Amino acid sequence: MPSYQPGSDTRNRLMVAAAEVFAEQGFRHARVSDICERAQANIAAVNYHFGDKENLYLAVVQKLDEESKADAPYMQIDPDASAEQKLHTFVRQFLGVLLRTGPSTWLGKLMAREMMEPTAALDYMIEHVIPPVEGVVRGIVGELLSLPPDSPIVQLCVSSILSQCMIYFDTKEIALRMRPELINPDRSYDPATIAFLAGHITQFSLHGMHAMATVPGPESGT
Amino acid sequence: MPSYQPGSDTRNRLMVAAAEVFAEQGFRHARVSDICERAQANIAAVNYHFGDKENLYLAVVQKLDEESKADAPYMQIDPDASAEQKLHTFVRQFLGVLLRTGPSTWLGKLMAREMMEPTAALDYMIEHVIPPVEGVVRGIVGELLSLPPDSPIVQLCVSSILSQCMIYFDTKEIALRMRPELINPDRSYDPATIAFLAGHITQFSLHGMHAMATVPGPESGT
Amino acid sequence: MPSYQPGSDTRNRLMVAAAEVFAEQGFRHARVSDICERAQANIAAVNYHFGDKENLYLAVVQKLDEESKADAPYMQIDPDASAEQKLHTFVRQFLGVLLRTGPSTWLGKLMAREMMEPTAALDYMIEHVIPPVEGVVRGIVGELLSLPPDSPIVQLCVSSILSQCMIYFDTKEIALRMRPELINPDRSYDPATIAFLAGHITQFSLHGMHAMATVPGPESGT
Amino acid sequence: MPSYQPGSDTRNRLMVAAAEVFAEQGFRHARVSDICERAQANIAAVNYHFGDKENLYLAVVQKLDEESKADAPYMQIDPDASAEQKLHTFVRQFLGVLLRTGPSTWLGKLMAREMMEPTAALDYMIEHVIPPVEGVVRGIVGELLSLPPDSPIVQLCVSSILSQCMIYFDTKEIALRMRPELINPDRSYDPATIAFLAGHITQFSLHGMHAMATVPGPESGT
DNA sequence: TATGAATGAGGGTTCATTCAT
DNA sequence: CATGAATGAACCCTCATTCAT
Repeated sequence: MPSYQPGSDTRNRLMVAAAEVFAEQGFRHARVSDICERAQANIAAVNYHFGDKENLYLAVVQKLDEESKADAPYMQIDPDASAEQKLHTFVRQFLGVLLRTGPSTWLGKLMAREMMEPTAALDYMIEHVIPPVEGVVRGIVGELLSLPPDSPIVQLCVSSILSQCMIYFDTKEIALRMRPELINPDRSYDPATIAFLAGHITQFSLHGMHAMATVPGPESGT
Repeated sequence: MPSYQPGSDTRNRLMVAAAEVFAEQGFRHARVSDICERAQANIAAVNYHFGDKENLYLAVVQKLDEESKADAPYMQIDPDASAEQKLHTFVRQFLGVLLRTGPSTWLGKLMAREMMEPTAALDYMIEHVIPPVEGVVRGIVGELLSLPPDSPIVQLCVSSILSQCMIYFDTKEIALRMRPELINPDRSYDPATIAFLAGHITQFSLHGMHAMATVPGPESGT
Repeated sequence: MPSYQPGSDTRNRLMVAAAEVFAEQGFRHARVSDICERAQANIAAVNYHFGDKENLYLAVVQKLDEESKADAPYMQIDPDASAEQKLHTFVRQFLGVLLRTGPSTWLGKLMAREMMEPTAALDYMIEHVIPPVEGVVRGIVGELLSLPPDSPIVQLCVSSILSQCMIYFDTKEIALRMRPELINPDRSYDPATIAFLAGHITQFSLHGMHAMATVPGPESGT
Repeated sequence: MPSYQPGSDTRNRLMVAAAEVFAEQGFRHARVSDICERAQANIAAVNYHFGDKENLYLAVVQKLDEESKADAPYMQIDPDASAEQKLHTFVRQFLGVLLRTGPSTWLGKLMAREMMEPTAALDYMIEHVIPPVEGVVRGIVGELLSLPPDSPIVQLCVSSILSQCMIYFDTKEIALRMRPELINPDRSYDPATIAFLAGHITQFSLHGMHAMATVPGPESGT
């Protein structure tokens, strides 16, 4: 059980292949043999480099997280822009990452799966993946509402904003069947569509938040 | 191969048990042996009554859908209420179904899984499960915006509204870890919490939709 | 995981084959595939009938123990004989069981292995296999020494007697190489040899025990 | 393939570690990786220095035997003592080696395992390990019985004596469960217990052998 | 109508050994 | 003289399915 060996080419190929297969199939469905085949490695390579399947999975999640932090565009927002502009930029960039294909979406897929059938990796994500993203949005929303970022109202708005983005990620399989013209052959959304959706979500949310600053709460129906 | 025998007791017990297990584990993880045990049936009963595992799954989805249509509270909304009240009622009822436990949530869980790893059942859901729900919301939104229910703008707002509800369903495992006090031991959300969330989502969405009626769209961003 | 099904022929063949293979190879070395082959059963039969390998092993130990109790000749000793005769009979019968081949020796082999690498079965043996045998010898020794069967001195003598029998079982592989003429082609000891050894052990032990009744203990050298 | 390198430090560490692991686990259960880890050597070191696992094992047995001959206390018995004293000394020392822990008992453990599942090493032991020990006892017994050391009667008595010592080695796992108070945390027997057992075995055997000098043989039982 | 028994394909993991450096 | 990397055979176990009754 060798310690971290960045120099091993097989080890890296294994992680890349594993990220792909785990993202496609989830942890349990993913077959070690598949991963090894794609990595052109021996079936025992996973055990040699990572101990077991779960350890490989954890390593992949961690690596994906680190890579994501290195170049996630939604994390780099011009601090001099207006809060409205910041929100628009964030939504557009975040949607872009979610609705494209390739490595940048793998972590998202893994997270979606962790929510349905959690593994040890969910704890890592709760600690390392979610807070930074939420933090950015909380900052923007706080600025818009003139509220501290950890205010409960801010939290509600953050959920509302993120959910509107994530829904298009979650329903991609449905969109593929109901609105195939919106989605490219490589399963990514068209940039124009992304821009359009980002516009809507931003507008909807800006006005939605405006409510928070003014009204108390609804009086109900049945 | 027996003909369809709705009267068979074993067959019914099998479907009830299967609904539960499929909802908990998803199609692939669910074990036929588990289902048969819970149904107090023989291990061969599934193949005898349904041909194979997938067929049982399809039958379960269909049955759940029919039951859901019979008593889904969010489908029965007072036509005389104001559009605002209708929306609030829908959100509260829909959230209630999503965030409680028990049979009423099984179909939701199955849908969530179908989005991640579609099976033949997804086509059924796209055709039979989604349209009625969307139709209700589209009607409300159309009324609010004075737009036809099939307008693209209405569709965007419907997605925004539903997504804000579903996020709390999708992130239940995370909430369980980050805000355990909000969730009961049986994994259901507290009614008061549900009411609170419904209030926020309604307000946020009402104001969000207000934007649609007025402004064109944003320019800008990084 | 069916409950005990004495009617299953495969189940019985599995246990017979397993007893043989476990006795030959020990628990860990024994291969499930070997057992299934000898039993002319499918590789999955063990899992179906016994859950897993260890459970099969435990079932085998228990069955062997029950069979042994049903017909172990050293357990049936004429109560009217003199204590000396009883001892001689026991030693001869016990040696006979140990030094022959076939099913009657399998339990012994399993015990020998449990002593070297204990599994869960050792606890069963300590509770069910050893006490009856020791009890018989303790009775005889107690009678000879006019001491209660649970006296420490009796225990020491019991160990001395049993050890002298067991050594020929333990060193069979060595005898096979050093004194092959004493051992039949089927790896069993010759009856005449067994009788001869029994005579020695009985005499040696009778006089050895005589010491216990008289002398205190040795003083001695370096 | 390197020539014999007694000076290699790795080679020596490998042998020490291997002795320990082989004694604990037996030849087949012992893992090369374990040995290498304990020796702080590379996983390929065994094959490099010894060709393969079995060769390492053979080397270990040989080395252990040589060391044992250098300092086994039961081999060094005062020739001027009485035969009775010699026996007592031998039994006490032999028991001491068997029932303690540490390197001095490793060869014994290896032998015990060889009896159950012989490897090539058993032949070595039959030739080099057993004869010296038996020789010592044969000498003492011969002296006691005024018989030549190679007399069959002497051989029988030697077996009786050695077996009484070895039983406590063989049944250590059982004693650990039934009489844990007799055994130290490091799995060795308490010196007082060893002395006590040695006293019994000596007395029992001295009187047992006395029988040989007098009586013919038993007339039987059932 | 239903079941106990049995099966075979395939899953992850282990481990002694080999190879290139 | 030694090692990190890699390998392949083999092992136990799982599980949907099938078969005979």
